[in-house]
Amino acid sequence: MKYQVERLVQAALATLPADILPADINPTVAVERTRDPAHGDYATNIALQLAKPARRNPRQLAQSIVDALAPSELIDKVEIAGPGFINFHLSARAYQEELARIFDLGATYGYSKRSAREATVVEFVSANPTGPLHVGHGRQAALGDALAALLQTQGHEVTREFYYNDAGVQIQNLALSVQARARGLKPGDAGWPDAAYNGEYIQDIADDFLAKKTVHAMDGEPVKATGKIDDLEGIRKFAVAYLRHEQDLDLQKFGVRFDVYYLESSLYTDGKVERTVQALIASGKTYERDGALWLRTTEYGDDKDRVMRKSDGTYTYFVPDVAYHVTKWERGFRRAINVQGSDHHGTVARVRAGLQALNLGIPKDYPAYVLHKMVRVMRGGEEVKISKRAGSYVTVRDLIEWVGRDAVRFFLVSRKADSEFVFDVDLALAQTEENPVYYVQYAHARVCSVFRQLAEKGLSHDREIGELNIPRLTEPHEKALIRKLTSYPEILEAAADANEPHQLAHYLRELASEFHTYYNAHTFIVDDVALRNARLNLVAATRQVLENGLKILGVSAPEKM
RNA sequence: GCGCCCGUAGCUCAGCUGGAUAGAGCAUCGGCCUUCUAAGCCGAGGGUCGCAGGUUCGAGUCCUGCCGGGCGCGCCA
Repeated sequence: MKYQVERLVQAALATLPADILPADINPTVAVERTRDPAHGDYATNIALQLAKPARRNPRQLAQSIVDALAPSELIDKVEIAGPGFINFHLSARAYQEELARIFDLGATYGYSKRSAREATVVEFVSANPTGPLHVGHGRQAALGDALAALLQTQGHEVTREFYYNDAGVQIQNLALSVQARARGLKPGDAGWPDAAYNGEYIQDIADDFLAKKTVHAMDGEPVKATGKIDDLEGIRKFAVAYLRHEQDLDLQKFGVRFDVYYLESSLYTDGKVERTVQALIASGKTYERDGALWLRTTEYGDDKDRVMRKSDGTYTYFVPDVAYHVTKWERGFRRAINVQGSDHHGTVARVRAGLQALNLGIPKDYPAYVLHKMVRVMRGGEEVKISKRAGSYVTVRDLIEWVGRDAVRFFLVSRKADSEFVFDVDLALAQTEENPVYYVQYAHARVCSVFRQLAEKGLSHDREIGELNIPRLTEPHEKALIRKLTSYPEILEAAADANEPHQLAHYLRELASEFHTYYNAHTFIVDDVALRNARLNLVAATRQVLENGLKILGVSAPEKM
């Protein structure tokens, strides 16, 4: 609907004579939803923006635009308001057609084909396989999965990818930690490694290793423990597989699935790291100093040049990171989005610089980043920093066990990524009725209940397009609900364009609010058949949009609560 | 010290790429269940949008400088 209005205005502008609007002014028309229903459904500030370059009074210019508008059966009334806004009031027919689309498209209502179909990789979680997932990973999982789903609604081909840092020092520390536990040592004991992981889960891994158990990660081969304490390499393989499996279980409970698990170690075994180094040397952007190999990342906006190969001959983490992002480009992903904690923002400039130095035609802003801030967990008025299982942090599994998957996902995705987030367990747990997710789910369950009641009374409603009877819906509550309902596609597009899933969560709360208000103000199952059909169609459409939106956020839409 | 991000009601947060009178939930106070689920609805109070300048028809939104908070500044990952 929005774009139909925009096209009308654009067409009107094109017909204006040059003495009113000089031909060299080529504006893009932006039509927006109005905040106040008194201002109609859509408004444009185009006259205000053109007033200066056209050297005309904005209200007069607005009048000229309005006079030039082609008649449309989608629009009832056009008004000029305030300093020069042009307000559009949509016709009942326009709404009738939009609601019909909801029934026609069902689960795909809100999908768009406007943007170019693009192969997109969304990388998120990407936890090291050295421990259980913490709440920050939970925020990434909720954000990344919802963002991927949003992009899919806009027609993009999306791959959800998990990058495992399964090579390097931290994995060695993991193996040493498990080995120490297998020898009966505990944190603080003499001989306990300095850089060891201290969580209780290390003991679990050691026990299973000694018991010669077999574990396997989602996409990996089964790994059988040798049970030999001196077999550090065997311990390493077993521990990584064990923890990957643990993380798989957490993500499964969270309702998040990945298409690709990319292992950092494979970049070494495939020779991609070595090839990247050679390509960077060939680019002429490297130099040797103090026995190390450096890359001139400062030429691409980084703070300082970065070491690629240390004087001991090994590579820094930076190198496989660049090699990894090269594979994203080579695998055909013309868009890449990384969802990470804001503590990674220091790596943004250097990864992009590394890609630029390779001169592969990769855009300067590739990959894009969605960086999120810390999640603090409050319970009983105090910050929770410790969990038994992980030791020094609260895990995703803790949160799910405390308040349930739906609440965790909705909570974590309902805030802007770059704001710090305080997760109040008591709010989500003890006062479940005050939790926004239940408010939205309740609206869905209520609609389902209405239709159960209808069936019990032996009645049905007619969903045929000609029978939607939307013009019968003249109450302010009904108009408000219709307005909100039909703005859903615009919300999806805006949320996807901005990489901001929280816009959808916010919208669903508003939609539920409009529905609850309507529910309390009017009875739907009335004797007047035409009116009853109209109202039932409206709430059935509401249910469909609630279900669609919740699905994108990974939250269930219950029929009963 | 340098860089990035944040600062909106007592608390947690929105504010739709600069628009019309700054919003919602929680908390507080007052109403609404013989009628489709009260996990709901209606109403009230509560604001120097961190501070000070600037840009313009118009600033919570953009620019500059301060103040406060987070994160990052390694031949760690």
